[in-house]
Amino acid sequence: MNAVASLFSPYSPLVSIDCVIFGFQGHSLKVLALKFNDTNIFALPGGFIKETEDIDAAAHRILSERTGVNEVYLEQFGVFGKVNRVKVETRSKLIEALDFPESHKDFIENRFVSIGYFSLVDVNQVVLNKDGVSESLEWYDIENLPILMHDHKEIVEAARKSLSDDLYNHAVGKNLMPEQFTMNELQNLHEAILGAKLTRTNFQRKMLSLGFLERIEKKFTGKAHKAPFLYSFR
Amino acid sequence: MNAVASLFSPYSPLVSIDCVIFGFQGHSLKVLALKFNDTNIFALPGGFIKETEDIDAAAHRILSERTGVNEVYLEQFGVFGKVNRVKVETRSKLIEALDFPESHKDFIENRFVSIGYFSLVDVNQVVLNKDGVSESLEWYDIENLPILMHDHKEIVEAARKSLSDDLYNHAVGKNLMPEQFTMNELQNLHEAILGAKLTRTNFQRKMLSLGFLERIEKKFTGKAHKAPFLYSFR
DNA sequence: CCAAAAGTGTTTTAGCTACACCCATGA
DNA sequence: TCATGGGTGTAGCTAAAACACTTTTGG
Repeated sequence: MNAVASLFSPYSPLVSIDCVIFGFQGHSLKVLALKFNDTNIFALPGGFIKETEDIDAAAHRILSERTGVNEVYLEQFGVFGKVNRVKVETRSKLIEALDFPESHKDFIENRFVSIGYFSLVDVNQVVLNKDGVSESLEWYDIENLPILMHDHKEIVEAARKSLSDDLYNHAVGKNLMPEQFTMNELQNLHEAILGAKLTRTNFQRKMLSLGFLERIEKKFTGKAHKAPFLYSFR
Repeated sequence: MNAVASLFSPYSPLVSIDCVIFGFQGHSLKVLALKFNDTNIFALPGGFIKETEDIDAAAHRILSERTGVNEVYLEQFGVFGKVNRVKVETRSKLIEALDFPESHKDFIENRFVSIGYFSLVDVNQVVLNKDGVSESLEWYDIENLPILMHDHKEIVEAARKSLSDDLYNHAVGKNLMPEQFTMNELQNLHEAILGAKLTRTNFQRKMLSLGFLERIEKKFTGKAHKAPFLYSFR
């Protein structure tokens, strides 16, 4: 065995991509999850990389196929590569339920390393589009997700940590809020991401001081209190 | 073509690992780079993942093989997966110069996605150990690296950004400094990482206020000035 | 007029910056 | 005693937190 051969045996795990797609509704941070046909198996939307595709492009494609949105915020936040991250029983069930063609079984039975991307989308802009293998694709409250296969729960947690670790660097609101919104709604979003309460008055000042909000007009809610301003991002 | 087959063609890039190994000497942040046998090609120490190895374990092994150190700080900071990140001419030169066995050519000619890890080591603890394919393995000043192959320069920059983005979260000093050191030396390290000057007096207060430094004794330098304290990490 | 939520002002605290000052050391 | 670098004190600024106060709205 020469010097090169001693360095490695020709082996490599294969690569997949999993997307944690964040949305926001009411008071809750939402995550998109799908359920595979004829199973009770829930998973993050994911996919594979094409031969002529950068990994970022692959993530954008996967996201776009599922949500119809393009040009959204997408960030790679980690790689998940434990040997046993894929539960073989789950994989077997899937292969059976989804009627995998023989030609693809070899592929899917490999060890996979998965690249995690998270994305921020406006739920109102999204047209959910489940593919042929999933019987549902839905928004779930991040505090109340179904049991996800493999290490997908861990992937969601890592995505959330990455997002909240620098909330103010990501243009979180710009990507998750509708065109116009009240300060209260924006605060609800931040609280949902952080999983903690913020003080109203200081939050307001903080946001305004950052200078990327524009005050639009008053929003009369029909409620017995002062009408809040509507804001949009500059 | 059934629903499954329409989702993907059985293709995946392969996976490699590249390590940005940081050290510190004098006033400079150092990075380990190797030069391949009979070439002028410089690269980051890297390697591949074994079948029964978690990716973190693979990174630890690669690091340990090159530096002899175990149990060091190691952090995954990103994945590099552009289609054209590997320069084919460079790869051809390497295959030729290193006398690749036929059996391994197929493997190495694949597209690779590389997982970036950075590591912080005490240069005094390191015993450099070049492998059979590299004729040198040396510390280089990060401001004065040789030209690195492929996208390795970009990988180094990403590692440095990741490190400096939260300097205070990583126990940077603990991993890069020797057992005992002066405040001035610690400041030099921080300045080298940030690439910027810090004010002496405020740096001192900041470090002491963090509470993880312990004052050991005076260090008499033989110079015509007050002897500085020696510190160590608790 | 009242309750509820929105918006603003004020006080205090903490951390950082800048800079003055003193101290220890060897030549 | 001087130059040099080390160590500490302090005033000023800014950002954040806590909380009081005013405003607007519909009932």
